[in-house]
Amino acid sequence: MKKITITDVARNAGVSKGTVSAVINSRSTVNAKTRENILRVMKDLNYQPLGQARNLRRQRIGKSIGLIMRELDNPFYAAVAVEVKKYANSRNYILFIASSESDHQNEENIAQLFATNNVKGVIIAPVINGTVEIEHLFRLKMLNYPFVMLEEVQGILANVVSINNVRATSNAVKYLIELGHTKILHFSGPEYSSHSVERIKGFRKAFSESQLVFSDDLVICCGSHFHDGYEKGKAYFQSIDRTKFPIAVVCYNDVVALGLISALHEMDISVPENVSIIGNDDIEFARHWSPALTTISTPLEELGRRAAEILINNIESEKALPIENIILDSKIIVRDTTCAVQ
Amino acid sequence: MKKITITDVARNAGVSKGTVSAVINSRSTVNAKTRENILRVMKDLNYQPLGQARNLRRQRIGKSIGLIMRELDNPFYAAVAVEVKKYANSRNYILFIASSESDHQNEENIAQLFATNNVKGVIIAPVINGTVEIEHLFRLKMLNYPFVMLEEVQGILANVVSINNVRATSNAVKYLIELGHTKILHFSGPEYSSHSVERIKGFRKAFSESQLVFSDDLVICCGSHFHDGYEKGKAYFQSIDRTKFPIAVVCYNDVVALGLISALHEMDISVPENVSIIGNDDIEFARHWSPALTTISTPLEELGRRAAEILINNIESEKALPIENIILDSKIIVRDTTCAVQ
DNA sequence: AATTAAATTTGAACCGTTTCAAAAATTTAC
DNA sequence: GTAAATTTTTGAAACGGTTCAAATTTAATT
Repeated sequence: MKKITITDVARNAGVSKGTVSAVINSRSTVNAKTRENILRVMKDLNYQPLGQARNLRRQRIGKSIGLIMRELDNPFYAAVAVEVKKYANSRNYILFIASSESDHQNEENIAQLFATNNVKGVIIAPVINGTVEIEHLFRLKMLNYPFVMLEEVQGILANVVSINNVRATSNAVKYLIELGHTKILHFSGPEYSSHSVERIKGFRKAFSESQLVFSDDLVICCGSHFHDGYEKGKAYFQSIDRTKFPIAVVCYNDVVALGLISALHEMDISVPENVSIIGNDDIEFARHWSPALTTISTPLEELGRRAAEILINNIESEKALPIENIILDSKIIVRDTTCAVQ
Repeated sequence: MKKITITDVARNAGVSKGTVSAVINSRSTVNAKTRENILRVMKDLNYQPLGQARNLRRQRIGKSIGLIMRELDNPFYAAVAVEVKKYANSRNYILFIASSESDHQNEENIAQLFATNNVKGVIIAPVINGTVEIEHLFRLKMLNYPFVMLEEVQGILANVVSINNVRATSNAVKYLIELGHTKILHFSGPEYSSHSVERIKGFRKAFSESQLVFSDDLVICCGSHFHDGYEKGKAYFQSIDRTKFPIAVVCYNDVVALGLISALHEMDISVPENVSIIGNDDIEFARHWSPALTTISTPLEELGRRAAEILINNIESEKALPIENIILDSKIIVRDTTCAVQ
């Protein structure tokens, strides 16, 4: 079935395209009877004006930017999104958010859709599982389409605003070592996230820079959700000999840490006396939890704001701007889930 | 400064538009030297192909729908968004999310931007503060643009999928009455949300249908965030005479309820012995909190799924479909923050 | 009824790109 | 050196609307 166009409506209503256009745009110059008739025909044919064509001629186009997240229900990205939106709005841009669900093809499709639909630029939390697919990023570059990435991607030179995960996690481990811990674990995140990969790297780095010995079984592949922390926590601490306490766990993120705390609570393992826990992200619930979570606080506001700022500057600049590569530092927020070994 | 078009590039590179187009579309038929030259000119002029025009001609347009939320950081809507996305993806649509930040003008701009940029339809959590602005919804209707609202709006006949907030809240109060409570409060949400308005209505309804007497000071205007619950909780319970216990509080949502619990915890007021609390939404943290939160569980999955389903059915239908008005029912999930009065 | 003013409607040009048959340029084969 | 085959490039015609000066119709005035 062919798409109904304004020409079809005009023909069916026995008027010219111009008149139909006037009705669509609610212009008052059109006779009431004619308008009614045209509206009826529009309804009959189930006609829908094509936005593309309208805008092409009108050149009156709203300002908007896009944000491609990896997952919708990740509090970390939700917080970044809020900041991006805030900044975008302050410069009169509307923000559209989409999620790639950690899938390359989706990421590409979404970027494509943004680029071809009048969204002026995009902030991407790139998907990085195993084989990195970056052709579409190259294509964006070729089309001169403004974009900023929230993580560095090997092989593509583009604007990046990201977090120094390696240093942050490494510092967390060192902090635990200072507290006297010798048995330190890492509940790691999904392997396709470079955040996760970097945090593991930081974890190992701290070992190699201290007298502790690293071994692979110290990294427990966990995930990013509450139930991941809960279940892996249950599984691990059920199997462990309690004489091994105290143990310290650096978690992939706060949600996992809270899941772990819940599991330990149910097993009557006390936090932090038996098990010290450090989260990551400092989500709002972290400080409200009982016990309040020691965690790594990331300058999310700055992350979102800088990314949006660079993007919009690029969009509005007449000429190409130099490429930026900004890496922000995190800091440890000590609360009640870590304590010194006596 | 006028916008650079493909014609400018062609002229500067001394070739025809067709050739430039071929380069833009990575067609292999163009000579390497010519391509290089054109790419250089494109870069020099900082040329950006206009997506609108490309799509108009190609007619190759991706399938996408939009979701306009009221706030980005509301777990309730986040959950709905996840479901909408899931369903949309299952039918090969990409979902774009935007937030009106509870502002009419934003809502209108966003809807407009969606409609004129190739997004096939939109799900709207309508902003309803005081004077309801619905002209733009009428305009969408006139343009025959498919949309579904997540709350009913007086005065506009359109697809609605929503929650029966009145009944849900009323049932919550009745449940507390059955437990023997006589002092029942409501920490209400933001006044511009019809969810909030409906919940207040349901709260009053329960009183009028029982022997309890309603009075305005039983409704404490609170908000929708953790700190709202925390602060209003502190303020209220600091001023209250402890002989008034037990008191029961029906909260606008779970986050508020958790904030309230935290405040009470700090004041050494025990939950549920002194204060019974009921939340709303059943977010993931509700069941993991300590004590686990009694709450009203809303069929969010169904809400999101049905809304997306109706929208996409409308988009893909050749002819106009009958208008749907679906109201879903919630149920009370009893956990550890409510108990009977002895 | 004729004239003028006001309200409507028309239709060709245009928005920035893609498309593709045909023309032009280049290479290969003889 | 020419003809044939191949590679590149061209340019006019879409795509589905909007625009607006000019033409037409309708209403008001004399």
